[in-house]
Amino acid sequence: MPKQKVDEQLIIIESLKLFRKQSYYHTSMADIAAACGLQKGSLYHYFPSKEDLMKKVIRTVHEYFKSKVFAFAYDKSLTPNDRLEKLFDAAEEIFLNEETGSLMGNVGVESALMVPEFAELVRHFFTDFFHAIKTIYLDKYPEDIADELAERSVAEIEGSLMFSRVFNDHSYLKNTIKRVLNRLEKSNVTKRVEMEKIN
Amino acid sequence: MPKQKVDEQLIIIESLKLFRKQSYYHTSMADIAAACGLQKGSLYHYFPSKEDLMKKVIRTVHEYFKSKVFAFAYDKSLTPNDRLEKLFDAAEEIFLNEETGSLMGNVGVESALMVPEFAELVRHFFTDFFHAIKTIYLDKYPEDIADELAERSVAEIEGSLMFSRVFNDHSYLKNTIKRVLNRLEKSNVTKRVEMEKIN
Amino acid sequence: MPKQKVDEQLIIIESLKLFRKQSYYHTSMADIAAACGLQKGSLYHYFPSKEDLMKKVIRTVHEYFKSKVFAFAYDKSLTPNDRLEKLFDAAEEIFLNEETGSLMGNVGVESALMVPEFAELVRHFFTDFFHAIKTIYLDKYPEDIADELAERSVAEIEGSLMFSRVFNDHSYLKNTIKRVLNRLEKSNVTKRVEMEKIN
Amino acid sequence: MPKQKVDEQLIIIESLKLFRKQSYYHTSMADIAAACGLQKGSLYHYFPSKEDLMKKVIRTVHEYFKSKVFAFAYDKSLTPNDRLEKLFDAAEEIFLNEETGSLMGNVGVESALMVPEFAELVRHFFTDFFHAIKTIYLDKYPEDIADELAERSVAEIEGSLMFSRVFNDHSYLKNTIKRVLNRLEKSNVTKRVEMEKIN
DNA sequence: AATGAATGAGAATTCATTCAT
DNA sequence: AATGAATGAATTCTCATTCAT
Repeated sequence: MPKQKVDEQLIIIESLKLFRKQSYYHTSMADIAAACGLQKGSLYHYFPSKEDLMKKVIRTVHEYFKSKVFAFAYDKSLTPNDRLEKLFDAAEEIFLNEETGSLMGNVGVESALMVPEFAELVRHFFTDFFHAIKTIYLDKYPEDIADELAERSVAEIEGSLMFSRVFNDHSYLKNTIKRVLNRLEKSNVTKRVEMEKIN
Repeated sequence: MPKQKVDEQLIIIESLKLFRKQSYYHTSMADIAAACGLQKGSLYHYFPSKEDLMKKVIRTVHEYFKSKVFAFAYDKSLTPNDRLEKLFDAAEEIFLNEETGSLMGNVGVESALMVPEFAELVRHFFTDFFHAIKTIYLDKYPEDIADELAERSVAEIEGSLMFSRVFNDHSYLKNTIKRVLNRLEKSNVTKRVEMEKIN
Repeated sequence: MPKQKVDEQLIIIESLKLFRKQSYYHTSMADIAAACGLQKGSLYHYFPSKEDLMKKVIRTVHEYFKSKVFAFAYDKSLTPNDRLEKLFDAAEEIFLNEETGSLMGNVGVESALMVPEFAELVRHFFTDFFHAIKTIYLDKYPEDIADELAERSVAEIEGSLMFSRVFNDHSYLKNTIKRVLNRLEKSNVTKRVEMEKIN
Repeated sequence: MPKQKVDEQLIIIESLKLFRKQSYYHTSMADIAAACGLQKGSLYHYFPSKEDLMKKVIRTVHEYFKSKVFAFAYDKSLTPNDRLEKLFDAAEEIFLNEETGSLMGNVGVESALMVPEFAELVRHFFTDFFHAIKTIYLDKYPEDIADELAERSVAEIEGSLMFSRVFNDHSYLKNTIKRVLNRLEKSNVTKRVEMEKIN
């Protein structure tokens, strides 16, 4: 059985799916191996440990968000509205997709509790998420408001994502994203920034 | 070790602390027993299994929130503003308290992934949380808006609570609570419900 | 199956036998458990790890030698000759006994290579061994000669013990012990310490 | 890494170094391969198994001692004293050399415990060692005394070699070798063989 | 010759749970 | 009520070995 059965990327993808569905600690290396059509020992060819595998998974998700989601925030060829819309459309698709799904919100936090190295990576992800959203808001709002709005948007999204999982109902996340988008659009019309300030 | 007499309640409290700090799956029955000054076998005199213990812990937290937090929402002797303020003050204190802390947001979700019975209990909790907040908003808003505002507030709070844990910084949750409270107060002044509608 | 099947001492004895026969690294916890009539998980009731078990085994052997072998060196009621003779008789019996046998010479050194904590314990043992022999020689020789004779005797004994194992022939050790004893006795007769000096 | 071309000899040398430093069982085929700049699969082009490799290592060391150490014992152009001195000088250099060092004393015994074929090879080595030393003593002593002196010298050397490793102090071996050499020299002067007899 | 993917057996260790005392 | 010995299944990880390329 020498023929290459898998590659690193496949293992990462399969791990991601399992971690999302079952949580990090309920996914054994044997589960992952089985999902890849391997014996458990074979995983250690690709990753020196389960922790190391998880770190690569987190980093992969992070990179994926950077290029497929956060990137829209920095695309100056788009209007701020379009940037936010495209960003959230992309995020929604990933979050609600069985395959890719949200790792950071649930599994990330769960495991970050116990493994400081995971926590660090999860923090990086959220910091980048904040930054992307804030960059869009900065087109219309001063620094402090952009900051607050970004923090708030990301918090709302992560909270509603959790509800979508717990209640097994996508509409929590979908409604939240709609709401956040409206918030930006409306500000175009009213021009009444002050009113928005603390809202 | 102050010789506290062991009873079901003590075990539940100690379990809660440990589950919060270490997550459900990283807390062994031996850990819990040690925290209670018992040997692990003795726990089985009080609870038939770890899952059963966890269920009792979740229910206890739920009951606690009902009587100490959600109750304010139904106290007609208070103004809506006061109701929300007292409710969130109480929630904040619990959430940011090392001892009691947030169980549902992290541990609940982690374990709910694998144990359907846990998920059911966590859903009950959030349903009650929603309901309490919505009840307050109903004093000022029509059904659909109250509903949305409640959903949004709880999502924001849970999201920011997650950030507070991941970044180890209480200010995420504190700021969010301040913001949610302001939102209600401001609506008193402006009376411009429409503006708030989708915001 | 609640009844006590074993105790710490039994596990230590069985481990010692197996370590001696198979070496530390070829003796699995499952082997030890089986020798004790236990499941392997049960060993962890008594010892937190295999390394810890090994340390207790080394210490037990050391204590045993202290009380059953080295003690003769300090028994002032005996003549030096008798002290050495009784000491070596006791040592020989232990070394050549299947059950107790020599741990330090072979297993100790093997494992000491990899585990510094084992090396430390093995050094303590040999230091005590030296000291006991030297104490006897001090009755007849000045410090420096006693020192050298002790070092040499212990080295000779350990070396011949290795041969006895490798060649599966007790006579190597037995002859060495006889020779070392003769050395002391002869010195009684000749009184020619100088001659012995470098011999 | 200086691109040394890999051949059987290189693998044997690198294995020897690792077996000495880490013991046979703590040296993996991957370790050896890495030391040779190979992948572990490649080792199997040179040696059918790890055991087979070890056997070749033991034989190589044995051959090396035969030609570089034991050979002096049979060099009739030298005086007995010179023969012994040169022999021990060569042995000391090898024993205390990080690269080559003692294999038989520790690793040999460790593995001989489990693999009878190793034990056989180690016995051959020691038999040759005995024989070389005895041959020198035969120049001055009758058969029985030469035999005993040889056995004793080798035992002393192996024992002190063990101490040198355990205590990480070369002087144990060095002093022993000095002592053994003195023993022969002195006998030249005194001519009092009887005195030496049992000493 | 060399690779490196894959295997499969086995290692140490953890842990919820049971139960005789 | 409490203990603590015992279990047995599961988990992560190691490693000598094989073999198609």
